[in-house]
Amino acid sequence: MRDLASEVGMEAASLYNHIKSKEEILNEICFSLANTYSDKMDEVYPSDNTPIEKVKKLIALHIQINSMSSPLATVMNDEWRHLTEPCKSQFLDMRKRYEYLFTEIIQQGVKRGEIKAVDPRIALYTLLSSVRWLQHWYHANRDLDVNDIKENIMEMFLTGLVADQYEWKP
Amino acid sequence: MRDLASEVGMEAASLYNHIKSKEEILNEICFSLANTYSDKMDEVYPSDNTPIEKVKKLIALHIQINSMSSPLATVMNDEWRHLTEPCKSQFLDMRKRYEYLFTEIIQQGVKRGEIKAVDPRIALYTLLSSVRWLQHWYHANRDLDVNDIKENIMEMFLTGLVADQYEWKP
DNA sequence: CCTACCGATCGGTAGG
DNA sequence: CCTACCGATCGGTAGG
Repeated sequence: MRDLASEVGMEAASLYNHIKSKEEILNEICFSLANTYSDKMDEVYPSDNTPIEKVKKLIALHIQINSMSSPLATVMNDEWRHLTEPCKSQFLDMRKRYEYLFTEIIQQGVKRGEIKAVDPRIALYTLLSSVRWLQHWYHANRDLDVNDIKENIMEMFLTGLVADQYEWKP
Repeated sequence: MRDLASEVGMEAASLYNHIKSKEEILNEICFSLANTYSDKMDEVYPSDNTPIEKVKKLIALHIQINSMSSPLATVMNDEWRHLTEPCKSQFLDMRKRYEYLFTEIIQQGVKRGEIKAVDPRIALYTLLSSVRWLQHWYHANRDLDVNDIKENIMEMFLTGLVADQYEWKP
C-alpha cells in the first residue's frame, strides 16, 4: 500500500479515503477481468461459428488481454488465491464454468471431425497456459508485433510445428 | 519460516542450525532445477538427433519436472525474482543460455525443412509456457496419466489440433 | 533444539 | 489529504 500510495503521490493512509481495503482492489481486478472472459464466452459459445472458429476467437481474447492489460492479468492470474470467501468461491465458480464451456467447444469440434481426438482437458489447459505467460515474455521482446504473435500461436496450435512435407514419425 | 518449522516439528529459530537463511533455501531450489535443465540441454543439443527429436526430449523433461517435482518447480518459476545479486544474474544467465540453445534447435529445424517457418522465439515461449502450468492443473486432475499428457501435448504441438481430413482455412 | 526477544515492515485507524 | 500510531507478522539472533 505504501508503494501504491507513493506511485499516485500521497501517503498510504490517504488511500483509504478512496478504497475500503487492499482486498477491495484485488476483488475489483479479478472480477473485472473474469467478467470480460465470461462475457466473451457467452457471446462466442452460442454463436453459429464452427468449433475451431470459436477456439480461435477465445484464444485471441486471451492473447489480447495478456499482452495489453498485462499488469491486471498478472494480478488476476497470480493473486486470486488471496481472495477471501465468499469472493474466492465465486471467482472459482466463474472459472470452472468458463473452462467447462471451453472443453465443450473442443469436444464438439472432435465430434464433428474438425478437431483431432485429443483429450479436451489437456488441450484446454495447454492452450490456456501457453498464452498465460505472454505477459512475462512479451514485454521483454517488444519488437514482436501482437498480430504476428497471434498468427504464429494460432498456426502452431491448429496445424502444428512439423513442416507439411516432412515425414517425422519413426 | 514458522510454517516450515512447524511442518518439520520444530521452532522457527531451530531451523537456523540447519540452514543459513531463508534465501539459502531459495538458492538451493532454483539452482538445483536450473542445473537439471542445463545438463539435459548439454546432453541433447550436441547429440545427433533431429531437431524435432531434440525438441521432444526437452519438452518431455519439462513435463516430467512440472508434474513430478511440482512444488520445487513452483518455487523456481514464481520466486526466482527474489534471488539477490549476484545469484539472480547468474540464474538469469543460465536461463538465457538455455533459451538461446533452444531457439537454435528450432531454427535448425526450420532450416532443415522439418519445422514450419514460425518465429523461433514465439514457438519457444509458447512451448515453455504451456508446460509450465502443468504443476497447477495436474494435481487437480489426478485421473490423467503423465504419459497420456506427454503424448497429447506432443501431438498438439507437432501436428496441431485440426483433424487431418478437415479443410479449415476460409 | 528451545526461550526470549530484536527491528523492520505491513494493512489499517483515529483524529484532525 | 496528513501526522501519528496500532497490533500483527516476519526473518533472524543471543544465549543457553
